[in-house]
Amino acid sequence: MKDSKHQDIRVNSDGDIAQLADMFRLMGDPSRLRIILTCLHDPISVTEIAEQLELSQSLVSHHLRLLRAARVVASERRGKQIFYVAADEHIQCVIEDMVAHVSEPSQFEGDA
Amino acid sequence: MKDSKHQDIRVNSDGDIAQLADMFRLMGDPSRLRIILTCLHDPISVTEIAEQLELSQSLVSHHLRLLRAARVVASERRGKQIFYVAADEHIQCVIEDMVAHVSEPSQFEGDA
DNA sequence: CAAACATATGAATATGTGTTTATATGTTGG
DNA sequence: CCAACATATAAACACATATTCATATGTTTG
Repeated sequence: MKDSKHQDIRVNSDGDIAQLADMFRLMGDPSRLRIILTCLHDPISVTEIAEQLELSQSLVSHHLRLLRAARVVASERRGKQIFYVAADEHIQCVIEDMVAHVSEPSQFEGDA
Repeated sequence: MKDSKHQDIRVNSDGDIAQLADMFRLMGDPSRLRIILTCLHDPISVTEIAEQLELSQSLVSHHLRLLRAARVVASERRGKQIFYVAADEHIQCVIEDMVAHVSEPSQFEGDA
């Protein structure tokens, strides 16, 4: 077998599909995506996220709950505040790949 | 500067965020995700996608239109039929990374 | 051209969901 | 324990959108 960068993707069951789709759907909302980007590298408190993004504290909390449930972010308590940070490097990779896709010039205008 | 695998992600404008989120949102629907997976490696006709996934031709066509508009898939005409295939390797990378994330065991149960 | 096949489009509907408002839970310091 | 701060939760609403059904457009062959 060759040492390929791309391993075969096995997504057999409907459960796998649903789980995958859920992840993408979570990242598919602008507010949630901005929240993820805000805590991509360093832990940050709920209030600070809300202030930086100019979103209500309630909304940020709602979204963080969903993101935490899907293990997109992890939470850690520090005194009164709770800090959130992107869970693992896969999230970063996913975003980087997607940025690469979006910022790529459309190679062909002439589509069928 | 160190030769890191992860380049800094610059997503300044709201337009960039919106574009990114749109991509994720598109992949966040189970039907669309299955369609993408079906034409990930090899071009396949609309009818064949519909048959394989047991979706209506109309639904598949609707979804393909969105995917094509976002350059997730590319289309090519061959006689009566139109074949669709995943546009570039970034899409594959994104999915692979996400599979890796989903299939990773939750390292900590003890979240704050 | 007409018939058959392949794909696309439009309208209508049902369901999901992002956001707000108000309130509750939890934590620290005096 | 009480006040103040930080986060979470619940209900309600507005809006987006996935799916279906019907029909149109486009393509090949006789």
